[in-house]
Amino acid sequence: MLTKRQENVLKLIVEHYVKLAKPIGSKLVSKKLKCSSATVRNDMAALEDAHLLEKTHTSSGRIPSEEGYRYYVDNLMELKKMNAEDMLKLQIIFHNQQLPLADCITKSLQVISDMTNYATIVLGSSSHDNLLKQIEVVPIDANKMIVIVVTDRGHVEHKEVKLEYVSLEDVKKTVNLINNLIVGTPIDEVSTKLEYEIKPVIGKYVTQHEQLYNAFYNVFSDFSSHNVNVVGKTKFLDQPEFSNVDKIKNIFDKLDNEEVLREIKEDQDNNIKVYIGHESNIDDDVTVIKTKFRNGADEGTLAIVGPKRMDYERVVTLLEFLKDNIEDNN
Amino acid sequence: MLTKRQENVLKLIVEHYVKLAKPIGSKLVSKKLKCSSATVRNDMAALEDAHLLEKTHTSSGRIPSEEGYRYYVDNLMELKKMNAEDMLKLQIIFHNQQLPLADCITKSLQVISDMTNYATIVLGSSSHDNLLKQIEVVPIDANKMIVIVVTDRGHVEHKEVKLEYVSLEDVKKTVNLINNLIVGTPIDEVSTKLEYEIKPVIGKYVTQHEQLYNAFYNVFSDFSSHNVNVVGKTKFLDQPEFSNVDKIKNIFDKLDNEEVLREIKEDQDNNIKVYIGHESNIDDDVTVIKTKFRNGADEGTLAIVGPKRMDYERVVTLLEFLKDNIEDNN
DNA sequence: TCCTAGCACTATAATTTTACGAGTGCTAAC
DNA sequence: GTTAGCACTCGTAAAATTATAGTGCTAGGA
Repeated sequence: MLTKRQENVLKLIVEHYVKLAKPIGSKLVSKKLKCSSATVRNDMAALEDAHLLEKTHTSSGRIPSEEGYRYYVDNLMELKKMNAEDMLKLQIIFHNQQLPLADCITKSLQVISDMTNYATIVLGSSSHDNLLKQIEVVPIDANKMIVIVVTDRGHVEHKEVKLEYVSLEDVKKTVNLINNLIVGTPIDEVSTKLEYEIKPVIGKYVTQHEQLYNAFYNVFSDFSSHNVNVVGKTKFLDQPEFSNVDKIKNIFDKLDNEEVLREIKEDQDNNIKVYIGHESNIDDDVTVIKTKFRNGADEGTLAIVGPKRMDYERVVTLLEFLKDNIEDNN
Repeated sequence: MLTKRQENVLKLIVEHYVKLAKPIGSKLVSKKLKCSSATVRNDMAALEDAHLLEKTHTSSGRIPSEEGYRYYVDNLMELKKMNAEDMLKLQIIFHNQQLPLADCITKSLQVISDMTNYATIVLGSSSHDNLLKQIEVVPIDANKMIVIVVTDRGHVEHKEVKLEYVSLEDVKKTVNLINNLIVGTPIDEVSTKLEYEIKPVIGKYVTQHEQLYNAFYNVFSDFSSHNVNVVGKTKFLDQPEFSNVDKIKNIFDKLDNEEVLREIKEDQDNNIKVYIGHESNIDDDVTVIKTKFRNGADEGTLAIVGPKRMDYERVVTLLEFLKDNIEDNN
């Protein structure tokens, strides 16, 4: 169990280290506390025994350990205050009633990335459980057409398709067939439904049925379930802990990797959650702070990704504020 | 005027430097040439006087100067041979008759980026001169709809629009109005045409005309003319000349910057063109190799971006091959 | 006239040496 | 429980040392 003063020492070290990015000595801390550096040193030693602080070498100042950050986030961080400037910048975006929610979110995360110098991520709800709302076909020329697929939640995807010797009429018939028989099916199941419900009957109505069937089958089997938007990856280049090119490369690779992001998305906790260091599955020096949001049918995950040495208070507050704005957006 | 042997010395230095990334000494060159290192040193001195070679310091080996690379590219490079493996990988993509051209291009550039470890760029033809082919509207719920715009060349864009108290019928009327009056107009001019041809008459047919007019006006005025795809930016992190984080940051910023890419796109030369070092407008250590392509209505620009110390022969050959494949694609 | 062997010379890179200082742990006194 | 004092540690930065890869130049040979 930590004493009140020990907690204060830890808090001060975390907060200073976040700003200065170099080990914090007892003298600096003692200036903020009304006690001598020797006293602080004793507390530091105790905190080190508790694995909350670390030394970079025998006679250096202290830096927070992963557990130290965890303790800070879980017990010490204060979330009451919200930077007025930060708040204003976000409110302007949500005040614009014209803007669809998706655009508000994108813009907000762009703004947050610029304000904080951390990267941000929106993970849209995977379209797996979206239902097919409508398909449209726009013929471009004799053997090229665009197939557009819209889901019930407004997810749109389009694909160019090559056809040969297929009449416009046949295309229209096929589209009608699909719009009549398959609309309302979960996107995931459309391919199989095409196979069992369209394939057997399409021959009756359509001459070049095989080609058309294949074309649509491909459109749906390629339907992308990923809906990921990472903003401000280059912000990592500003942080001293990532001056090493190999580290940067690893982080960029991870952020491009659907697998890693899926893990973040699949966490079912709806509240703000903080993954510190190795918990991030990205890099031991990286922290991910994420939350889910839901507004009617729209749902998804927001995340802010930066160095472990992150301004936790500010980021959590920002994310909380953003989540609330999204969920209250009419 | 260079002697034959001097040209060979320059050629060897460029080619070795491309591989080894460190200054090349006379001894290494003399091994490939049947003459002594002293002779090579004399030639090197002459090449340095001609500003084709540089030293990193008084007693170092030589590296090619920007003019040296230029001389190499313009006079020394041999393009006959094409790596069989490279060729195969690309041919597989174009052999797939099913695949639309745009997908072939994207995949090829992905493959080329992985093969060469350089970044690649496709700059689609700007949609400025595309003609409006069709618009479609899919209502999602009472006050949300998706507007889909398709151009004559198959460019598709969609946007979510918020509406309040607008009847489905009014929406349909507006869509018909646009599809009847404006289809065939260059995308650039749609906004003004909306203003002069739709705005005056829409009131006659549609109740909530103001809201609908504004919605469509916004869709078209936001129509993105940019169609840029940069692949493999992180490849820069593998090159020793870019181990400096600031340099990387600058390059990434430039590659995200439409301005810089527009310059590449706006060069009117249809053939392969090489921008070496400062000519690239990206970084003095970067080279851009670009070409335009055209296949029927589809046109655009391909570029490979890497270090100045680039395998010019291979990249130019690859790009030439790719361009031919695209242009011959039925 | 062109080529080459030989040698003195030079800048860098790698290694060692030195000096300094920020910060610690411990002890003893308050 | 707190603090002043002091010896000690380690890392960083600067200075000195060494090794080496490569040059330019000269003089002799084809």
